Amino acid sequence: MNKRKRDPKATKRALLEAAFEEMHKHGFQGASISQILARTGMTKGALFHHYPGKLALAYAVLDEIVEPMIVEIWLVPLDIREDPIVALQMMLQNSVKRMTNQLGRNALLLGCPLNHFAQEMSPLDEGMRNRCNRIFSRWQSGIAGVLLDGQSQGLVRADVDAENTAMFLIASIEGAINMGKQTQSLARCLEMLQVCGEHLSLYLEGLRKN
Amino acid sequence: MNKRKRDPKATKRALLEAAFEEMHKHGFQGASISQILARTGMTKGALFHHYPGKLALAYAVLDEIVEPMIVEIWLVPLDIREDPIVALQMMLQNSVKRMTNQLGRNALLLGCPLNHFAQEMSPLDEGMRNRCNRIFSRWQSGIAGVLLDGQSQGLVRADVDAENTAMFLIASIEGAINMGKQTQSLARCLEMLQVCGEHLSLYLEGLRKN
DNA sequence: CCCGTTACATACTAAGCGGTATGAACAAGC
DNA sequence: GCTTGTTCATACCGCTTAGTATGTAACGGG
Repeated sequence: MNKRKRDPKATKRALLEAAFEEMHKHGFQGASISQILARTGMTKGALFHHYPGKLALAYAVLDEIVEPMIVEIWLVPLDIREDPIVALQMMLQNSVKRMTNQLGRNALLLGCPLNHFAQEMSPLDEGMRNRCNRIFSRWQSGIAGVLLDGQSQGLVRADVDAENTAMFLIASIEGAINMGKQTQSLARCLEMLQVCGEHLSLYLEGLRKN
Repeated sequence: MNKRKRDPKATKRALLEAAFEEMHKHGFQGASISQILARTGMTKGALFHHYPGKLALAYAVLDEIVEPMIVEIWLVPLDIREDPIVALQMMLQNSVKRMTNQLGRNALLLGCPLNHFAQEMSPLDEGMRNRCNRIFSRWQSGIAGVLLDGQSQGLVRADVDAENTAMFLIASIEGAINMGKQTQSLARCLEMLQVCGEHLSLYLEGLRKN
């Protein structure tokens, strides 16, 4: 009985996901409406009925796909009662698995979609920039919260600036993903992520009190 | 007597620089030939006389502008006889000044052009990817060389893997620049670079032998 | 001074882009 | 069952794009 000839919500979602994949690969400017449509089998009538334009489509991609994805990969794993520093180290360790779970195995080499949007569009469109900024802030708050918890538990050095440290961590994580993407080789990408993860884990160890 | 009506070398260089600026801001795909030409006052005849196409133009931008720029900003400052770790820390400290010198004050918020090219084009064009890869490798070798020197002088811990550490440093540096770019605010960008620089300096300190 | 080459400018083309207008088929409410 | 609004498909539009063909003016060598 699922043979309804129309399912607008599913249609809209399919368009959104196709737009995400296309923009993840080609960037916002490089992504073409026609390709997005070809990917879904839909036509322009459908797309422009659900979304007023390409920019609005990208906004929806950020709001409804990228942000939940960031949360799932980087914030959910912090939700454990555990030594905060160990939690962050485990977050790093499991990040590759979580990324491939979210993106699919072949899309790992396309890098972080949030970073892609941010890098391409921050200087060009305010709406895009604000959205990326909001997601990064949420991410940073999540990590900073863990560090603050650690400080109140006496497990993290008191002189650590939680927000700044969280920002540095995110910057380094994104940098590592970028370096991996740049190789366009799964093996080398995984190796780079591994190496950077170890370095950051060591860095995190240095935040521990005594 | 400099009023020669034609100066092909200067013309070619002007086109190259305009292409760099346009691509730095809009990316390769987003950069338009017409805009590049408008920036120089030249016309298509000139551009397609000197370069066979947009892609070749981008290759030339990478080879003749981006690579020397990376060398100037990140490798030249390593050429001092100094404690290697101090040299790297000074490299970080002076990087903002060197970047603004190379890019101009307003272009700091456009981020690292190498990273921009790499992120946008690595999955899309092999020639671009190879060039970016080569530049990154050169950068990495430069830093690794300093670390190796430090090890042979007994100033850097022997268990430090020079190449991996250099890679991690570059990833984190690029990540920091990306985070700064994302804000599109000079003040916040400078603050982020400062913060990440301090964190990395501290990390570098941890590489010192005893 | 002349001549061949280099270095451009101008005008044009084909293709792809985002977006729109129109209309038809479906779905839901009465 | 009829009607009304929703959900799409099709055809089209104006614009921009990278790239080309052609023509001309400047330059350099003899």
